[in-house]
Amino acid sequence: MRYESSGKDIILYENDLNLSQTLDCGQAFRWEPNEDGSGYTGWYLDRYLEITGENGVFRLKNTSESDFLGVWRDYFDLDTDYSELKRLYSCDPMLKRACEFSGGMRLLRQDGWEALCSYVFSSNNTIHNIKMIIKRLYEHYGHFPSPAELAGESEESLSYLRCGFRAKYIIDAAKKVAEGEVSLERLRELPYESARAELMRIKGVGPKVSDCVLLYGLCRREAFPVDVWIKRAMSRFYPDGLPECTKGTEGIAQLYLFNYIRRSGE
DNA sequence: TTCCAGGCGTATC
DNA sequence: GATACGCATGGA
Repeated sequence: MRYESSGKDIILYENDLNLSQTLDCGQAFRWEPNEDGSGYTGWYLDRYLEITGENGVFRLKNTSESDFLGVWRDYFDLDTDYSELKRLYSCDPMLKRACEFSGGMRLLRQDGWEALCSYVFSSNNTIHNIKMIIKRLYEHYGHFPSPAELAGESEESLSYLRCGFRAKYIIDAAKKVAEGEVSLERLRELPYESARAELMRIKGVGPKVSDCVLLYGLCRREAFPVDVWIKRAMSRFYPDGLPECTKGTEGIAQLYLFNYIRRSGE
């Protein structure tokens, strides 16, 4: 990882990063493209960021070195060598094509609670609508609400979210996390199957949502969310399962595959 | 108007 | 354990 300070900004040099591929691929829901197309603005927890750039050079505006090293370095997973991962994946022809198609994707290290909320809202929903619900949620509070704040809500008091049948699910999630019945931090350490079972005790959290929370919110790269797109791709390209070169990072392979089959038209 | 969206809970077999 | 169906809301 190479960077330098430039006035109030941080300049980041990173060849394996494309902003739209990473921030606008359906793994995060709080980023919007700038009007001039130069980059994105968005939030991680209570941190606001404007980031611009392309072709290996990026500018994080109004960012101190300590925020960069303490927050964004981790969020953008800058200590992982994606070139090495893509080299590994290139042993498989389909994955090789997917990596060449969107080689600037990275797995964001998001917050567990925010990921849980986001993916509870994702069930039978569109990415656009998920973003609108999340936006109404944090604008209502002025920040992203904690589990305790949401645990005090009712289906009626959440009607402004217009999230439909998912309101009762989000309240159940908030209660179980706030009361410690589900400890998100503990899920980072538990065996994968146990962590998954723990999450599925929450109403509205099934196999797909729990895998998304584990992967996008809790850095469990072995989690492999299977949605309708991935299901089609698996039966078509991998009837006998994923190739050996993805072992331990199945979730990152899923990012490349998901984007490729959605966007490439293959 | 009708159909579907990064699923899940429930009923039924 | 498999399969069918309903579900709130918004956009195409």
